Amino acid sequence: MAENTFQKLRDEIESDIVTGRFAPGERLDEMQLAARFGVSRTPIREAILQLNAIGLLEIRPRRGAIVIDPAPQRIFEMFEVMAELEGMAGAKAARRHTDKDRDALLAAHEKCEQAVISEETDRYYYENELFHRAIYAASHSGFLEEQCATMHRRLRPYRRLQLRVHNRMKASFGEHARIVDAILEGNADAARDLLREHVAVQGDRFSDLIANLAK
Amino acid sequence: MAENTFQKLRDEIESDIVTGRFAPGERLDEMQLAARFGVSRTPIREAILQLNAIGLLEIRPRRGAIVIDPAPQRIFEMFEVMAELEGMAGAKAARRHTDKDRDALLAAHEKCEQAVISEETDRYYYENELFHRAIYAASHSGFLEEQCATMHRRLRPYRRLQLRVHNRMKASFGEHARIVDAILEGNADAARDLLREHVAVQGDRFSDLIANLAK
DNA sequence: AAATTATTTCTTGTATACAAGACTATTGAC
DNA sequence: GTCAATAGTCTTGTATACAAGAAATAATTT
Repeated sequence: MAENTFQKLRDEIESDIVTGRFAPGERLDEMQLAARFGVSRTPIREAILQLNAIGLLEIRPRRGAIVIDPAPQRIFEMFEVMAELEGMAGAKAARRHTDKDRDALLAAHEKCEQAVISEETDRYYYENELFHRAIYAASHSGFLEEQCATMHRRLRPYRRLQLRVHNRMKASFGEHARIVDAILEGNADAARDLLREHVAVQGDRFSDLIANLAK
Repeated sequence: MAENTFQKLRDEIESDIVTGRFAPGERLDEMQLAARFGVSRTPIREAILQLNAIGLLEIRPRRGAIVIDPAPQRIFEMFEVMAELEGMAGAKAARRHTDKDRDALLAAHEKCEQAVISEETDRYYYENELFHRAIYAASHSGFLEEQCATMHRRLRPYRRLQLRVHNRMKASFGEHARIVDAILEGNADAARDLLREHVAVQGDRFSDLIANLAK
């Protein structure tokens, strides 16, 4: 792939942030990171700068980079936008999906089911991500697909919190089933609405999220 | 504001790209830029890396950064997503706008009108941007506002192309008027639909855009 | 003893130096 | 004359060095 050092570092550090290894509000020490990865500060800085541009880090001049710690209000807003984009992807997928897309979607759906049956939350969390990706791909809009994937990554830590809630995994899977039906039937409006509801964090789900954030 | 060099450079280079001073496909020479701004290559690189993360530049390892040159298909997709986000902002603005928001929106609308009357396309182009920003602000969703502003910036060069089309300025202003009405009436659905249509590049407008791209 | 100021230390931000891959031009072979 | 291979140059990618601002600590004053 002929990747550069700073690109690898960027992905590495990003996943550390997104999986919570770097806590929100934590400061990233350039020298420490340089030592950890066995490189100089230069590529570390370049990686940090990129993550800043994406909105994962905040750079305070002369005071280092800290992991963004969004207020609950803002997390809610992010889910709102995500819901709209996912709805859009679902509607397009309903209209445009090919046979290949259908097979991929069904396969991803089935893997989610296995995780539900064996009650493996972590595995569901992972397969769920692939399920959503299958929808983005089926939308056949490269830009929309990218936007959705980026948002999905950024919201990953909070999505994980949601699955902690009792029975959320089963409820989520039930919603998936209806979404799959709508898409494969070619019912764009239904697919949009179902996905929007599936993703949005409203009512109880919002307070559940807030409660889990506190921990 | 105690800004850093690389932040100023980032904004400077970004505006050079967005206004077309750097053509799509053009390679950015680090040493040349360093000489132009009177700094070393380091902050230039850092600015370039950030613009890469935003999606304005593509970095080909060991071969430099080039200005992204999206295919018409992709530009279309970007407008589609933008239309959806703007519609969302409009719907929220209809529900949530304060008196202050109303005043700002009306003021921005009036400035657009003056540009139309005096037939100053460039000025309309500028005032139009402020008009849309007023809507984003009235949505009272900080994240949505940012997303919309970012997309707006990225699509700036193509928006400019559209205004070249005969009478587009007048048509655009007419649409603005109806959008303002819908928002101030609190009619969220109408605001969403009108804004979506206003932004989307469909039918003739798409072929007009393609035609102008060729030049 | 508390607070404020000065000094020291540590980290970031920028410049420069060096290494390595990509492009170019020249030379040689067919 | 054209194509290929090799040498040379140029540009990027990484490391190191240096400068400057912020945080921490020590010292002095009230």
